[in-house]
Amino acid sequence: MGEKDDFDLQNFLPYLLNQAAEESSLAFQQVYKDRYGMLRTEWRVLFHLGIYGRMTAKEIGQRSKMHKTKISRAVARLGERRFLTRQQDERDRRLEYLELTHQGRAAYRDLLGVAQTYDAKLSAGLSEEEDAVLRRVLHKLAGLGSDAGD
Amino acid sequence: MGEKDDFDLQNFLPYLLNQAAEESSLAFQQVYKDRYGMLRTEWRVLFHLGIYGRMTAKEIGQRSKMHKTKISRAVARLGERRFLTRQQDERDRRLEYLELTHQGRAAYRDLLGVAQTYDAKLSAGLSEEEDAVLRRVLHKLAGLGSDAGD
DNA sequence: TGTTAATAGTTGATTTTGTAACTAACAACA
DNA sequence: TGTTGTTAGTTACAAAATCAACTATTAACA
Repeated sequence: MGEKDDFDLQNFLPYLLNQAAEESSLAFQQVYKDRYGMLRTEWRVLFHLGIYGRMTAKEIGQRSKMHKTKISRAVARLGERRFLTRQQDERDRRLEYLELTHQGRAAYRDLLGVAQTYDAKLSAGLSEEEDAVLRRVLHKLAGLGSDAGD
Repeated sequence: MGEKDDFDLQNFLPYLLNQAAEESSLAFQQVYKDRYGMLRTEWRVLFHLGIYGRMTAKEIGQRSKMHKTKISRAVARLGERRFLTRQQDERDRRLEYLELTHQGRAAYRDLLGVAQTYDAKLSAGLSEEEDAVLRRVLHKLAGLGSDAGD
């Protein structure tokens, strides 16, 4: 017994997580793409700066786990479009501090509202317990320890 | 600091789901990539044929929600590498039945074992209740009805 | 100092994906 | 039949991700 033939692809966690992630990203993706022509990487950088304030590309990398080339290109595009400014550190000129412009903050606030509404909408289909368990377990699976990583 | 500033990016469901999906896919991805040089799309097609048996590209698309161009390319590569055979339907020559070769079934069985072990390992960190809630909620978020779809 | 190693970030080459247009085959029906 | 529409699957081209190599700068230390 325990034949392998009862394996259900849609219950394989990496697959299932991917399906849920893709499906749940669709509608939000549409908004930042349509309103600001942003990519996923750019939206993420925008939010990092919006939430945590001025920081370097390296710090964004540590928090987001995005590869540095992705971040570099996202920052370049956001800079071209005047969503952020770049300022070299005087002491260590390898470092560049990134900061949202007025326009960047406006986009951030707009998308923040959308994100909050959207998250609430996703949660709405779940019981409070389901919601709590889901987030807790996802944190675990994402390898986000309880330590903030600061 | 203000009202909306308590938004936590790592608690935004689409973001959190993506992080969890990526993190939990890493180790498995490494296996099918290293052992068989497969991409995610190819692994998925392989499993669909392994689990559900001979079927057309269209049916794979319906079950997996992958775009038909992805499937087309994955099938082409798996065919070149002799993991599957393609056979035209006599009655409707637009249709092509896909079927795993001996080699394809061997790869499938190998990866199936890896997947089962790996899924168990991911589950191991969770309580039974957490595991049950997680899968149920992910199904909901992924838009997979409760019916098996057969 | 001079040399080597490490770090922040960028760039280029290649691979993979996404979008749209395309081919070939079948269906529907005047 | 012929015309129009639909479907299964492929291909072409553009957009994006990946990986490795690269520049510029700082650190370590003999």
